[in-house]
Amino acid sequence: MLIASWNINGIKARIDGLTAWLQERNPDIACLQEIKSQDETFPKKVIEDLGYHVETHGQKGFNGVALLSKEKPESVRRGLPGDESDEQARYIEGLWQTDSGPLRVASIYLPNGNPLGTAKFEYKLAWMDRLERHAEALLAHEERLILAGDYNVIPQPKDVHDPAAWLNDALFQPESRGNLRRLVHLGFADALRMTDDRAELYTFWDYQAGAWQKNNGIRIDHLLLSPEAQIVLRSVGIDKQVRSWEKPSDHVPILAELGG
DNA sequence: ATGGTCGTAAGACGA
Repeated sequence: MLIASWNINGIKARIDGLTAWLQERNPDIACLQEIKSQDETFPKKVIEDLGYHVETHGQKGFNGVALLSKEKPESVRRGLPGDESDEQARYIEGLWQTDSGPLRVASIYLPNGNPLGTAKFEYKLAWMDRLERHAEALLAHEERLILAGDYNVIPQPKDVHDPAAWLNDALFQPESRGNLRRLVHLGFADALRMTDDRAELYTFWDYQAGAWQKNNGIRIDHLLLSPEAQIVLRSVGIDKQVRSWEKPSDHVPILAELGG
């Protein structure tokens, strides 16, 4: 069972790269973020033609998340609970019944939060509080659960090429990192760190100032695994080469192979 | 210290 997450930064600009990657990698479930599309205009058919079910939670112009899966989910939740007034499309969660029992996967696009000192940073922290509360409720099911997505948080200094450049950025604030750590400590594991503790394992390189060429990257896309998922984890990888494809997203896919 | 580049969707805004 191969589970992937990829912030594609606009489905319309990335549809060719996405379909090529789906055919190359053949994930069972792919979580997408920043589709930047409404549900009605998302190019479902070309993805369905590759054998995937498509569930979107979109909005006009910005944000938007999706779940692509070989098997149709039994149920789908759109939106993160805890604030009925929040209209930003940043969360979609599916539940699948497999031969090994239930599998729940969420595609998460956590708020960026810049600039500091504004309502955007407060929204980020409040959104993380809501995610923590919802994650706590999900853990009580004691299922294989993966919270996958663009967390817009750099967990540790070794997850950023140039830490000093990010000291005043919302992605590297103590409050952001502390909230992520509190979420993980409910009982999750950062899948990549179960298998590889090296520095310079990045998932994002800015389009500007030759960041990719200089390997000036950050690790902000994460797969958080419940205990039931941790014990069947086989491998984790970052599809770094995708960043050098034509018209790339500024993020690359991360993947986890689960047994059982 | 500043500006640098993208995507969406048709002018800013978000990142």
